Formats: sequence, structure tokens, C-alpha cells
Amino acid sequence: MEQRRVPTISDVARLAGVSTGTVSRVLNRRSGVHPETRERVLAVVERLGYVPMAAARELSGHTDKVGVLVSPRVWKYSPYFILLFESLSDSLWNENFKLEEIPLSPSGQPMYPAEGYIVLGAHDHDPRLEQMVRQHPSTVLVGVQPGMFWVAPDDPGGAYRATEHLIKLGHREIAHLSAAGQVGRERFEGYRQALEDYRVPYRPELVFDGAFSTLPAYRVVRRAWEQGVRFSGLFAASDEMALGAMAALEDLNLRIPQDVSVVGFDDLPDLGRPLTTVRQEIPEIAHTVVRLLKEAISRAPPRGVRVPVQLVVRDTTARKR
Amino acid sequence: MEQRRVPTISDVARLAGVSTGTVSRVLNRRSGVHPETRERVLAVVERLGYVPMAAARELSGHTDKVGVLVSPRVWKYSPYFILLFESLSDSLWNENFKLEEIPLSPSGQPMYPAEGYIVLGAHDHDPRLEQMVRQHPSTVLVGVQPGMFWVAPDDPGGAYRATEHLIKLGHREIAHLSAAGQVGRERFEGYRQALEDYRVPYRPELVFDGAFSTLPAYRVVRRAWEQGVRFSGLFAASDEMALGAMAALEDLNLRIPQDVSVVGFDDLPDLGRPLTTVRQEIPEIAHTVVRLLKEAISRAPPRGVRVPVQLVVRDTTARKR
DNA sequence: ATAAATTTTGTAAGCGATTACGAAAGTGCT
DNA sequence: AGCACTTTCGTAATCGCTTACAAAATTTAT
Repeated sequence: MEQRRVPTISDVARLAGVSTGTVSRVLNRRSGVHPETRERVLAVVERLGYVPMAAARELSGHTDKVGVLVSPRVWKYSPYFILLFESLSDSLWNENFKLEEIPLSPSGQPMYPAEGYIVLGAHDHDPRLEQMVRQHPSTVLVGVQPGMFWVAPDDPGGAYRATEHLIKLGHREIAHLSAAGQVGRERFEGYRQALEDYRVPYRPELVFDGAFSTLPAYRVVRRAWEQGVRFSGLFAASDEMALGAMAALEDLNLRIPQDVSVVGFDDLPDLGRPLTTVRQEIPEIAHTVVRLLKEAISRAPPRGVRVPVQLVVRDTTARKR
Repeated sequence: MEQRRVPTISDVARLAGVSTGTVSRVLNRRSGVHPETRERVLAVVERLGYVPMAAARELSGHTDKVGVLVSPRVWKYSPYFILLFESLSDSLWNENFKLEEIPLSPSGQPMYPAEGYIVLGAHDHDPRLEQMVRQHPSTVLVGVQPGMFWVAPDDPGGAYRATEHLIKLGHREIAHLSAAGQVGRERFEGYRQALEDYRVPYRPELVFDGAFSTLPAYRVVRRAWEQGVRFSGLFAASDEMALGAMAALEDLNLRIPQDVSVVGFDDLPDLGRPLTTVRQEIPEIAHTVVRLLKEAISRAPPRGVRVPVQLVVRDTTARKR
């Protein structure tokens, strides 16, 4: 079981009839290479399946690494997180970067250095963040954070459109499963705004805390209904909460969407049911993060970007009867 | 904000008045270094806070990397997985290895090379596993897998002791929350065996499928109880299912442990309630994995190790009334 | 056609570690 | 004291890649 030797830059150079310097220049997209030789080199690279060895590049002063810092541990449990992580990994790979999760030292510093950093889950004010960003300017946050590079989905807009969709279907009693934290707040705001714009009275007793997870959502919805709280539409601030709510409604012998229409948020895959929801383009978010990261690395002034979301109507919403 | 220069091996050598070769030998625990100079070198290393640069080591033929391969994605959502991952990371760090998750190519091969591999979540028969292990002999599995290096908690034993505990408290109707898969089966077997040894009749209608997660556990327990199924003790094959079950019992106005005693499995932290459970020593599992990994790297014959677990009695179990 | 300017390419010196090889120093024996 | 070992250590080649610099090839100007 011989480990087939991995091709090196010299192999490419020899095969293409050029020097290693030239190959390197081609690979690093530097100018001053004749287009024709560039083609020739790229052809050989392709044929050999040559991939530059990361360690060697790093040794000569080029880090490939982009570090992900994950703030509250609990975030890691969520499918959304995992999807985003993988999407980031892909996008970075295309830019010749490698993504790696970097643990934080007790002082809140990344344990080892990287070319740039991406911070996930640091919504709301984390005191260590400021310091972090001062010391590592090439940092991009996922979540709104003025004064820094940040990327966030259009949470208020998405929530607005979800609620609007229910209103336009004739619903007036629209419950909302919310949760603590910045994301929860922003989605709540969108819900609230839509009600206001369409002159649907806002009723605080229709807003429940589902803690962004299935079981709490199930319990709070079921208990409310059992206590006589009624609604014909429900907008959950996450697909997982929508799942919990739907299970509760089902156990109460209510049909979806005939008795209650349900809208989620995120559009997670493999939910086991065609849920009307607000779709986050995770790959686009990832792509945007990478774009900003490159800006950050080149020391451009910080800016934030909202990534649009879109309503996907599927089988869990219907006109009110 | 000047990036302070990181000390290199030459710095250490110069300060200690020896050559780089000697420093390297000291660091790699090779023989043939005078104990006195060893001390001197180590002192300088300590003083400078010198850490060998991974890229340079790798370039000269030494990978630091140990790859984690995660089989079914869904595993990643679980707190248990995350705890184990972090624990592995720590243990490896102490042995000068770095842990990295390695994606699998479509053919089931790790995307980049590492010194050794740890496979998580590949219980039951995955056809790609065999090939993987044939090609990469320095692989350790978490989960029982004869013919390879593997490490697994003593699932049957733990389940046995959990059930035994309930029996000794006088319970005779002991429900069990189980789940599909090898781990679920082994824990079920322990439950079954304890019943048999203590001459408690086994009643299939007391065994529920909780899919290793809270909401399904909640629903199945609640529904069973509502349909008249009765039990005074419940052994859940995971803490998360125990949590779901407890929520259900609570919503049914049953008190724990007065009306029903509940035992979990895993002993996850931050459960919000002092649960009687079977404790898995995750750090010990991690440590064992690393030990076997080193054996595997040195081409020792494969073997498997069961890591003992222990029953932790807390507030959710009581003598039957 | 020749010189000058410009574009393209090759050469070789690092980057920070490991390690084979051989030199130096220390030991024990006659 | 001289010789043969053994232990300890320094030297320098090596890993794969980048890049400053110089050399060669090509184009432009005169």
C-alpha cells in the first residue's frame, strides 16, 4: 500500500518546462507572466492535481489559516451553526484559505495566530470582543456590530415578510415564538412592524418565548392553547421552534395549515416537512463574510452588510377559514 | 501594534549555548543528550515561551495533525459530541498533537493527510469504514468495532447499574427510553439484563423510542402515560431524553422523584437539575483514545478498550412509595 | 540596425524545523 | 600513555514554497 508521492512545485515546473518561480507566480496570481506560459502551467497543475503544500507556504510567510472563534458554546449545538461553518469553509477554500476553529485562551485571545478571524455567535455585547478586534483588525463578525466588519441576514425584513404573508392570508390573531438575544429581538421587531403597518392590533399575550429550541417551543405553545389562547397564524423565529410548535398543535388535534398556519425562519434542510419559512442564503452569507474578510485583511475601513432573505411559501400556511 | 517576533529554535540554541540540533533532540525527547544540557535547554525554552512552529516541523516530515472524522452529520448537534471533541483536543494538545476536523471527500477519504485519525459516530456498519482503516492503519474509533482500535464507554454496564439502582429502590415497573443504533441497543441490553437478573418481568410496552432527543422523548412519554401506561421508574438512555421525559411528567402533574424516579445517562453538565445519571468520564475516554492512537501510530496490534462508567445518585430517584 | 526600455523568466537565498553524519569529549582497559 | 568504545554534540543538507534580484528575451525608440 505505497503512499503515492504527492506532486510538488518542481514537478509542475519540470513538466511545464519552466522554473519553480514561474509556477509560483502563476499560482499566486502575480502579474508579469506571459499568458501563454500561464496556460501551460495551469494545464500541468490540472493534470497532476497539484495542490501547494500548506506548511511550505506558511513557512515562507503565508498563512492559509482563517480562524473561527465561537463565542457561547451553546451555539455549536445548532444546525444553523454547522451549516454556516461548512459554508464558510467552502468559500474560504475557493480563496485558498483554510478554516479552522481556534480555541480562545482564558484571556479571550485566540490560541494561535491566523491570517484573519471570523467571530460567530458574539451577538450582544461581549466585552472581550472589543479588545479582540483592536488587536486583530482582520476580523469579521456574523451579527450586527457597528464600527466593525460585520455580516448579518436581514432578520427584521424576513420577519416582516413572514408576518405580512400571514396577514395577507387573512389572519389577524398571529402568535409569535420569540427568544432572547439580538437575533430574537430583531425578528420580533419585524413582526411588530408588520402588524403595525397593516393595522393588526399587537397583542403581547400572543408572543411566547421558545428559547430557539423545539421542546420549550412545544411546551409554551401547548400550554397557551390549553389555557384558551387562540390564534390562527404563528410565526416562529426559527425553524426548530416551528417544529416544536407544530408538534404541539398536532398533539392538540389541530391541523396545519387548516386550523393554524405556521411560518418558520432559516429554512434548514431535512426538516421532514415542507415548511413555509424565511430562507437564509447561508452560502451567500458565507461568501459575503469572505469578501469582507479580504477587505479587512487589506485594511479597508470597516463596514457592515445585510444579506437579503426571502420568503418561501410551502405547505404550512393557508388562507384563513 | 508591532507583532512581537516569535522566538525560534535558533534563539533557544543561542541562549542555551548549544546547537539547534541539540535543542531539537531535547524537544523531541530523543536519547543521547546530557541531562545537564537538557535542563539548560528546557529552562531557556520555558523562559522564552518557545513553541516549535508547526509548519516547519511538518515540512521536515512531522505532522502534528490528528484528524477527526465525523460520520453522520447529526452527531455534531449533540452536546456529548462537543464535549468529547474538546476533551480530545486537550488530551492531544498535551501530547503535542493538534486536533482538526477533516472533511471527507465524496469517496469517503479524508481530504487531507494527518498523522492519525479518530472516527466519531461510526457505529453500526459503515462500508466506507473498512476501506478507510485499511488505508490508514493509525485510526481509532469511538464505538465498539472488533478488529480495529476502538474505545467505548461501558454502555451495557452503565445501563445495568442504572436499572439495578431503580430495582433496589423497590421499583418494578421500570420504563426505558431507548433509541436506534448501536449505543441504544447496548444500553437496552443492560436494562434488559438487570431486569432478568433481579427477576423483574420485562414488559415491552414500557420501552419507548426517544430518538436520543428531548422532544420525541417528551411526546412518547406523555402519550404513553395519557393512554394509561404506568411506571414508577424510568431509565432514559441519555440525559437529553431524561430531560424530555421529566418535562412530560411535570406537565402531567407528576412529581419527580416522589411519583416517578428518573435516571439518565451521560451526565452532561448544566442540565439545570441534579439528575441521577450514569456518568461517562469523557476526559478519560479522550485520554484512552489518545493512548490507543499512539499505539496505532507505532503499528501495535489493534485492540479495544471499555472505559468504565459510574452511577451518580442525585435528586431524581427515590424509594418507591 | 542599435540602444534603451520593458516584459518575462530563471536562480538562489531564505523560512524553521529534523536528522544523518561525523567530530569531540569522556571512559575503561591494557 | 595509548587505544578502542561510547556518549554527547555540532554541522549542514533537506523538506516545498516564495520572492528579491539578475539575466534573458522582446518590444520600442532613435
